[in-house]
Amino acid sequence: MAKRIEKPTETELTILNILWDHGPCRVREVAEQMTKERDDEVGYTTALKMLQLMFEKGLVSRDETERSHQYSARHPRERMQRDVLKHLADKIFGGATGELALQALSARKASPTELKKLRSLLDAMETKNPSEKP
Amino acid sequence: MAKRIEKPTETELTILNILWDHGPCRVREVAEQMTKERDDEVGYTTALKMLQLMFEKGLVSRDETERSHQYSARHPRERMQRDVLKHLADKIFGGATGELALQALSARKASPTELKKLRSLLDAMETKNPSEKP
DNA sequence: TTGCATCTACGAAGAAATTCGTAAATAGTA
DNA sequence: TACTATTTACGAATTTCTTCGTAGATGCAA
Repeated sequence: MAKRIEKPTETELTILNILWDHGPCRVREVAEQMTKERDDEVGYTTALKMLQLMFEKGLVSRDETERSHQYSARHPRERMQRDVLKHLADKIFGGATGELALQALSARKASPTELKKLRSLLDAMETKNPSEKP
Repeated sequence: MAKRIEKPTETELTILNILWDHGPCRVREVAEQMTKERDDEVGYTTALKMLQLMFEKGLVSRDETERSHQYSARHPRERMQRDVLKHLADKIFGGATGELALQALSARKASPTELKKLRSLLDAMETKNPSEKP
């Protein structure tokens, strides 16, 4: 069974996003991006410390061949998204991801492309596991 | 515009769930439920303090007509769910709730009933806002 | 080689969230 | 009335998360 991923905190998620968007980053880049995303300066050593902790938690990996290490997200974005969603589903949807999806769509208008993809996914699921006779 | 709801912490969400599931509760009931949900005893005053803080934050309301106050969730479950989902969408889905819904469905199998409801919702959305010509 | 810029490591301060102990109030009951 | 149960209020201890300062290492340029 896949090992459980340490659940990221809010700030950790922010950093993971930066790594997913930009690919492997050095501390400086992460600190700059964090500063850009808030209205507020994030110190170099702050970013460093976060990345070191995340490394120990297994949330990121790092390449130490160069003096300034390069950090990368350890898991692909989609996997983390699903883990977080599962956690949230258990937390306030009684585990029901379908209900969660429903509320997500009600919460904010999705793009036509996304709606189309959703429909395809529903079709695929229904083919595989028909819920009832027509 | 609707006032922004204070974003609940994890423990606060746990408590809100109890209130949504059971309706108005006294401190004792909340403490008991919390204890049941973890493997670990939650002290009476701990539950009390949490509820008092949540009351100040506006997350719960309370009825003080009896000596032992009754606490209720201030907002309906669905509204809170949507708020949390919007926050999560912004945090790790670039704001795309459609993408979020998609991942939710991939994360864990949804029930046939939920799938049906989702399909209806998609139909309704498409009727209202046709994405492209057939 | 010396000096400067930049890096990592690390401890600890600061802030936020959670847990709990104690005091004072109140209701019920012997 | 006096005793006991239970409750609220509240301060403070504890834990977790975030931020930062400082020390020491390393590479580069004059």
